[in-house]
Amino acid sequence: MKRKLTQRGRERRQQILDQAARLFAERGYHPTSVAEIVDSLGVGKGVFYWYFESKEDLFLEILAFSSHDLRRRQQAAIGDEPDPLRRIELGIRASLQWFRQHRHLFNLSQFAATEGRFAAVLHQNDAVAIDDITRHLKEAMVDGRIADQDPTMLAHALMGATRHLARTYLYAADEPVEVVADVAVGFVLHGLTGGPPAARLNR
Amino acid sequence: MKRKLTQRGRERRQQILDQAARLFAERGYHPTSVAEIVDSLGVGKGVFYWYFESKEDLFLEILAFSSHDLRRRQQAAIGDEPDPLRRIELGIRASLQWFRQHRHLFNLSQFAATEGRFAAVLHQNDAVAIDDITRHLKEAMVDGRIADQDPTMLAHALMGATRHLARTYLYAADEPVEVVADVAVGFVLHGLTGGPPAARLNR
Amino acid sequence: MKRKLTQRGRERRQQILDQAARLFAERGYHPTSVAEIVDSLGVGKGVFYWYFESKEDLFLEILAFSSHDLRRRQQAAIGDEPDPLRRIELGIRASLQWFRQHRHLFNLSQFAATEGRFAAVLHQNDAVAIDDITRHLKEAMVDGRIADQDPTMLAHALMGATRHLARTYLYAADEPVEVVADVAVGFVLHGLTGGPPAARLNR
Amino acid sequence: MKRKLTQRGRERRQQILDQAARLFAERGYHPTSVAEIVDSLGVGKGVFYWYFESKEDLFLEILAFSSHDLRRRQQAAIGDEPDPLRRIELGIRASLQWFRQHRHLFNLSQFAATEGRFAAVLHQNDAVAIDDITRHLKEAMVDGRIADQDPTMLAHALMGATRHLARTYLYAADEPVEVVADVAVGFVLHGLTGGPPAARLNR
DNA sequence: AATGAATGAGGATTCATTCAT
DNA sequence: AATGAATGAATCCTCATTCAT
Repeated sequence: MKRKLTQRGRERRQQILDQAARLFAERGYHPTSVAEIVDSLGVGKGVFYWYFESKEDLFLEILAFSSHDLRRRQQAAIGDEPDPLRRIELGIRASLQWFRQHRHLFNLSQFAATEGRFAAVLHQNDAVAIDDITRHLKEAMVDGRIADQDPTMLAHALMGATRHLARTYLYAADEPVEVVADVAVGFVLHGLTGGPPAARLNR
Repeated sequence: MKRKLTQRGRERRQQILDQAARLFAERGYHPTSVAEIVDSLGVGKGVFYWYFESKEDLFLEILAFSSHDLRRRQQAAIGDEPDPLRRIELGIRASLQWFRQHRHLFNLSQFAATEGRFAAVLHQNDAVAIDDITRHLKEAMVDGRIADQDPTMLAHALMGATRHLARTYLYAADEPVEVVADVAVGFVLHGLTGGPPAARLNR
Repeated sequence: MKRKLTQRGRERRQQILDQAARLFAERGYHPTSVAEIVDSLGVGKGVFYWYFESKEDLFLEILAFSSHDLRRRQQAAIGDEPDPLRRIELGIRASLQWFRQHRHLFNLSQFAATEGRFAAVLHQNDAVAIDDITRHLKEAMVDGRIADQDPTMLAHALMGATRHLARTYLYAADEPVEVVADVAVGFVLHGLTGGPPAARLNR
Repeated sequence: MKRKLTQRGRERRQQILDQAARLFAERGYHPTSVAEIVDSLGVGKGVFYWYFESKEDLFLEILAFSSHDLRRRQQAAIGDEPDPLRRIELGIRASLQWFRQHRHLFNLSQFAATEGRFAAVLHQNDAVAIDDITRHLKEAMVDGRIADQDPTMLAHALMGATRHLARTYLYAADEPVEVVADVAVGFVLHGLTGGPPAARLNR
């Protein structure tokens, strides 16, 4: 494949990508047919196969794009903040903002995890994020800010809490991002029994 | 539907249920055909439809069964423990044990969340679990054991962290349950920065 | 097949016959499954095949029964009436009464005409009726009561008019039998332009 | 559905329509599978569903087409004939000619009457024809040409006689149209006992 | 006589993909 | 680049019939 695309071609391609992401998210990957995608764009079926190898290929690309985009957002938010725990907080807040804006992508990665051929890519993507977090955690451990434990496991716990909150309150419900972010950060840093919540609210 | 089943019938039914759960988990719901299910059991296609209305119906039943079974396990573990935080800990540990034994069911609920017709049931099931946890949290708040916050949000955070750890370490990897449970409980109760990990380890 | 049936056996058999006729009439032959027939009777599937060779066999029997029953009714009504035209009138009136009582059987013969394997039987049955009518007509021609024409064609015309009226007014609508019978007899004897309708009404 | 079809597309569509009508008529609607239709045309299965929503949809379309086509033929034959009885005669003769040419469609409407989902359309179609006839009859009554009676019932009687003759002599047998038409017209206008047949024959 | 269970061919329909234009 | 048309394997499901008990 790998076509050289004109400007117009690139736009069309993106158009398909977006529309497909929306439909996959709404109805699921399998229940969404290529026909529906192209019909909803008012174009012929050939267009799809001009820009993409296959339905699977398209899905993979959506997956790749979203994980890159999320990471870009996180890194922009973190900048060169020196405090590792603060970096984690910034990362969480940035993630939640991104999740809010791309709430429909939730379903996609959720689904991707359930089928072998997609799960692989997904885990690779996640590994990058976990790696980032793990680095911050190690630094914080060295600084004595958090107790010595398996930092990767902590990273997973953190990510699980954040994502589930996002999924529940930004996707299913419609809570303001800040409220969710405060809870997430508070919980991640101090757990259920940790420090005074008041301390957590001064953003 | 609603057939009167003989002993043999009930066994066959369960057999299909189990096999289907396994296959759905392994390959995904859509990629697993009814034909594959019955073939792998060495029975005719009609057998499937003798016991189940449809593929969808079967899946729904698997979903229902697993959420009930998990809850039963949690409640058995909690017993009449008076301390609400301890109840939460016991719940987490019990869940992780159940997850270990039924690791293949992970994918099923993961998938279920991505398609409207299944998501509904799933959320209903989850609501029950969240409710249980929320009750414990409220009690702990009344006791002043944890700071005043939206207990439902906390419940979600807790559940997210636990499930993600389970998914990662009990399903993808093969960590001993106790290790994962210790991290989970520690993280949930104290967050990243909370009390000394030593305190957490005395099960 | 040809089983020797006990009294109870004969009743069961008739029960199936009746129920099947009703269901076939209501929903059509093909859309009615053997399962539906036995389920609606609350018996197992084996019962059906105990009494009938096959679904097709059952249908054929219903067909045969109804044509015999109708003929019996016609002959009873005609008795030994000497006037051939009067015999025709009596036959029409008797038929309409029978049709009213067995309106559901309309669909069955209607359907039977459309599939080769059933059409044969149907035509044989019809041939008997046409034969009866033809005999009356010939006699009337000999008497000079009706003009010389192909009596069999007339018989078909007569039968067509009568059946269609029956179908329309006794099955779809719910007209009193006598009203329909008067119109039918009048039309058959005199056509559109024939003698004064008053003359037709003295039953 | 509602596709924009190219010339080629329209031809293919008609081809399927024709072939299906033939097969349905020959073997019956249910016993004819979509596979048989497409195989007999030497095309893939998908073609069918490119042009028709479903087998049912196709059948409905055949039904609609034939009733329209028959009516067109009747109206063309009647033209602006002022005499209402003559109009009826012309209508009968035109119908019989159409029936001869489309004898295979007999079975289709016959069958359609026996299943709820099709019966509705059929009755609607018939209602139009009955309406036409009823109008002529009313006019003839006003003119005193036929006795006062329910004109709609007469219309049904007339239609029943004509159709049954057609079915019997143009489909099952192979009588010349004119012969059947003469009998039909004679019977309809004068019944069994009506005016001299000689009068009827001078077309 | 009767039941629940099982069979498996067959049927309608879908859909990713390819092709001719 | 793009379209309508076509393919045909695959899918879910139905159902007449048979079987073991």
